[in-house]
This record gives sequence, C-alpha cells and structure tokens, in this order.
Amino acid sequence: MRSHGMRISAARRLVLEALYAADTPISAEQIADGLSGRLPRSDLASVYRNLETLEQLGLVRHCHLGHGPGLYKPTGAREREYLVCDSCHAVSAVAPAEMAAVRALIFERFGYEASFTHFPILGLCAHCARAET
Amino acid sequence: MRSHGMRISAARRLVLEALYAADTPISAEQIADGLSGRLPRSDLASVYRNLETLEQLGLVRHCHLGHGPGLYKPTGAREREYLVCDSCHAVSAVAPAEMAAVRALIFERFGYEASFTHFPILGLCAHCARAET
DNA sequence: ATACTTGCAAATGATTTGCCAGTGT
DNA sequence: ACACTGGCAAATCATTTGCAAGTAT
Repeated sequence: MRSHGMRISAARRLVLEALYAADTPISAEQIADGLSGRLPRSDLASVYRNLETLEQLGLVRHCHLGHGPGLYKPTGAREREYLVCDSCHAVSAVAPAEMAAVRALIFERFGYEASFTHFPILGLCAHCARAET
Repeated sequence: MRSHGMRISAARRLVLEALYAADTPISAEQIADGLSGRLPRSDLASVYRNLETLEQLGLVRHCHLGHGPGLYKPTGAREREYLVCDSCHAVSAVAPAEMAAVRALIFERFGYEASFTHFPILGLCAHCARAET
C-alpha cells in the first residue's frame, strides 16, 4: 500500500480491517458504521474515496449482487464467483475453479474471457424452480 | 394491456412506442426525452411509474448492462441475452438459443436456471483480450 | 361519476465533489 | 514544510413518493 505512494491513516486502515473482518462483500455504509459497532465508525464520503483508491490499486473490488448498493471485498486468494437466485435472492459464492468449465464454454462460443465476480449469474435456484410451477 | 384493467393514456402509449422504436434497451430518461425529439417528451416520474406497471404486467423488462441507469425493453420474441466487455464496454446481444449450451452447463453444475437478460455476462472481448497482453 | 393517471415538486438512496483544517512522512 | 487526507456540507444521479388537478371508461 505504501509502495504505491499511499499514506497510512486510521480511516484507511479501518476500511481494510472491515473488509477483511467480513466474510461476504459489504457496503460502504456498513464500513462507515464500523460493522454495526464492531469497529469505530468513520465518514461515509471518506470510505467511498478510500474504496475507490484501493480499488484502483487492485487491493479491493466491488460487485453488484442485486438492486442494493455496491458491495466491496478485498482481492486475493479468497476470490469468488457468484450465483444469485431471482426469486429468493440467495447468494451462492463458488471458487473460480468450480466455474472453469462454464468460462471455458463461453470462451469457445463467444470469445469472451468471462467472470462472475462483478455481476453474478442470475437465475432460479433449484429450490425456487421446484416451487414455481 | 386493457385486459389487465389498465387504462390507455397518451403517456402510456408513448412509453411503449419508444420501447418498440428503439432497437436496444433504453433508459427512462431517453423515453421521457422522446428519444431525442423523435417522439413527444413526457414526465420522467410518470415514465418510471408506467415502466413499473408495464413490467409487473410482463410487457416490459429492464436490465443493467453497466454502471449507468437501468435500461428497459419490451418483452416478447426479440428477447436477447447480453455479453459486455469489461474494457471497451461493447455490448453483444445474442438470441437465447445461442446461449442454450451455456445455460445447460450451469444447470448441470449448479442447479440454476440461469439467464443473462438482466445482468450480462461480463468479460474481456476477444479484441480487448488481445490488446491487454 | 369515479377511480385511475398525470405532472410537478419534494423526498429518498447511493455516490461524488468542494473545501478547509488536520496529519503522515 | 508539504502534499496527501479526513470530515462535514452540499451537489449530483437515479428513482420513488405525495398530492392536487385531469381524464379514460
């Protein structure tokens, strides 16, 4: 982080601590709220500014799993691809390896190097598909 | 439309005309602007209200192809699934049949009945992948 | 006649920007 | 010292809601 000419401040550290403390992607507001009291709160505008900076450095990414606010997560080993149910809105996070065959097929058919880390695959989950009929 | 107990008004007709006149999904604002003068303009709030009503009746759908506003399109025969390039933001619209194998593989692996009509498949298109190196 | 609709204004939610005081290096 | 940051307020963008006046049936 310092290696990018970036300074280390309390607010900055808190953003990263919140992201690493959470086990799912979280919103800027959750970070500013200190994860409901588990960490000190900080200013929402600064959180957004820091998230943007950290994202440009490649330390953070965000995704959109539905119609709510953007959700942020740290980059690195824990990378996940998402499936979200249209009906019950349940989120399934899978390791990229599990998605390899799907990505390969998309590449073969369309020439796209796809990833489902930003936008999820939307669809009916098995449970809701059964319930629909 | 009338069959759902819905009244036919000028504003309502304009929303549908705009959607059918466009050959790609368009934003509520483009509709309210009368497609840059090609149709009469109308009130943005009413456009949103009508889009919501029409969507509940299943006559209209919306999608999110990137970070801009939601984009609306009429339902029916012209249904398309989308791929969007992360780098150049080009949008490819493909007929559902072309995506059948991908959807089948996702179903087999994850039990999801996926569709890429609301959120697109994001990835690097062939051209940008080559350029990135 | 009556309930559904519109248009305008104001509210809301998410995110960004301006500015000046504070602080890391 | 100096440029980089934080906090607070205000601006912006997309969308929703309240309400009085207008209109389809």
